[in-house]
Amino acid sequence: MSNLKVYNSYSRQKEEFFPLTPQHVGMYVCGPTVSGESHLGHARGFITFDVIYRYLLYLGYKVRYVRNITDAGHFEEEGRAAEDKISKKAVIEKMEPMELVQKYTNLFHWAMHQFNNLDPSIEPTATGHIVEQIEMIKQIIAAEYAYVVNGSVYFDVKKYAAKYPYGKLSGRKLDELLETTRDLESQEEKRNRQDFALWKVAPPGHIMRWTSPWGEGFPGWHIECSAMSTKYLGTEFDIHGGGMDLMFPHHESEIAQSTICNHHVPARYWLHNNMITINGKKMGKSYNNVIRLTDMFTGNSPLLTQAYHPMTIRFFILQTHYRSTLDFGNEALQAAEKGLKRLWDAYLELGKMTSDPLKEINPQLETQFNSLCLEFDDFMNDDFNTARVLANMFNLVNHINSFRSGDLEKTTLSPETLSYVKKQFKNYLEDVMGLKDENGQDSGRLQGIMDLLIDIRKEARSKKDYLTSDLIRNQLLEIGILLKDEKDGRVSFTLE
RNA sequence: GGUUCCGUGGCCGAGCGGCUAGGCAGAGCUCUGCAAAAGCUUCUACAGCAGUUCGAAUCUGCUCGGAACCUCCA
Repeated sequence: MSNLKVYNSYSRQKEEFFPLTPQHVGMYVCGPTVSGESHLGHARGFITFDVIYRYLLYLGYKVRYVRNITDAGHFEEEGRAAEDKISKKAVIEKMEPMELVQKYTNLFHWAMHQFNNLDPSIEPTATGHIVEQIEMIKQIIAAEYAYVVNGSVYFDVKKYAAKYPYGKLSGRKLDELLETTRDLESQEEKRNRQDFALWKVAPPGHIMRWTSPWGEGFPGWHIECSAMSTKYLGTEFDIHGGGMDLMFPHHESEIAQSTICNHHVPARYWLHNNMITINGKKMGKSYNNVIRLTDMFTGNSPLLTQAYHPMTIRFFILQTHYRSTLDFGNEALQAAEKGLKRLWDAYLELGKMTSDPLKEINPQLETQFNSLCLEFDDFMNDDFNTARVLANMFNLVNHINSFRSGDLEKTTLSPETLSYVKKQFKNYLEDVMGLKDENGQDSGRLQGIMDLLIDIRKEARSKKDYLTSDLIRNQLLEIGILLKDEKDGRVSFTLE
């Protein structure tokens, strides 16, 4: 079996993955800002890193997965109407800031569970780590890479860049930044326009504020992630994840802060997921094209022609490589919905398959099943290529169905192959990709009722009383239960 | 303007030097009381131009088109 290779944004190439401590992985992923509802784009990142987390677990690593909650409110940095996003909205909604934060945190957790994302090992909040952030800022000041102006603290990027490779992650050069950084308000406080805030003085009336050595204020945009990742994963850890749009300036700044405090680039592997686009444009507030997760699940959006199940969305996302953009469209989502259903039905069928000693084993199929399933490992090891794993699974769907009612009826798989295939499907479909039955577990009661109805209908059919049999089937369809007369005489049903 | 990336069949997307990707949709057939499901067969591709190569969707150059970042952003 091949070894895991990941694309490292920092080196811009695929690298073999070696954790700092054998058998252990430390992973930090930038979490949500809980000043509003998450949208489809956010979901992609969290699902991506959930699969990465799951795969690392599958490989046998003990993983500490840290994903923060940004509840302190980032500020329209660089002086742009210096208002705290969270406290501003709190006034509008007439809520306490922490009440608002709680509401959206709960909603976020709910959505993550809908997607079957595993909970991170630690989910630290920014407000809970003000002390650590202040400590870190002190260190940076002591090292003389930050300066205090009127109660605010700024990181001296120019000085940093003279000694360290600032811009390496995002592929930027300081000179270019100097020329292209926009002219924004209250630049005059800073020595150089590309300096970023570590601490901002709180204007009067600003609700979220904390005392600090520099006066009352609030932390800057990037320091929370540096402080919390250091606290829970150490000065150097394995994986840092987030969306590509966070590379600059967020991750670049994290690197600068940690380099000064801890003398390391904080993470060895930087992984970035690409964006979800809609009509080719990134989904985001500024484009006014977001589809909130709650809307996805209910279909309540002019951009949606129907509601989509969380598993459909998850599957839709996993059909693409995480570093490619994914274009949203109803047609594409509907395709995912149908595809997943077919895949899942075949998976259930696979679970029922047994190796029949009376039937002939087809050596060609044996090879095919084995090699296609073996490739799951290689594909995932190749920078988490879930799209190819799914493609291989679909290649087997036809065969699995053929064993039931097609021209493979008279053949069988060897017990070894069958159990291997079942194991691989279970491992990858459920454990690694985190897909689960949309319908949940059918209750025994439903099964009982269905058995009864199916029996009545069978009786009617045997008497050629198609009026009754069709009535049952049609009425069931009305309430979303689809009956299927299988070739072998069985009758199965699926919930729409 | 700077930096980076992308352009694959009706739609979404893998692939990144030689091999059918895959899903959905379309067409035909099989099965079936009729459906549905399923199976089989089948139709549409690699933006354009020029080069490198025995061989290119995959490498190089140019042209056209699109995007991301440089502002808060998954």
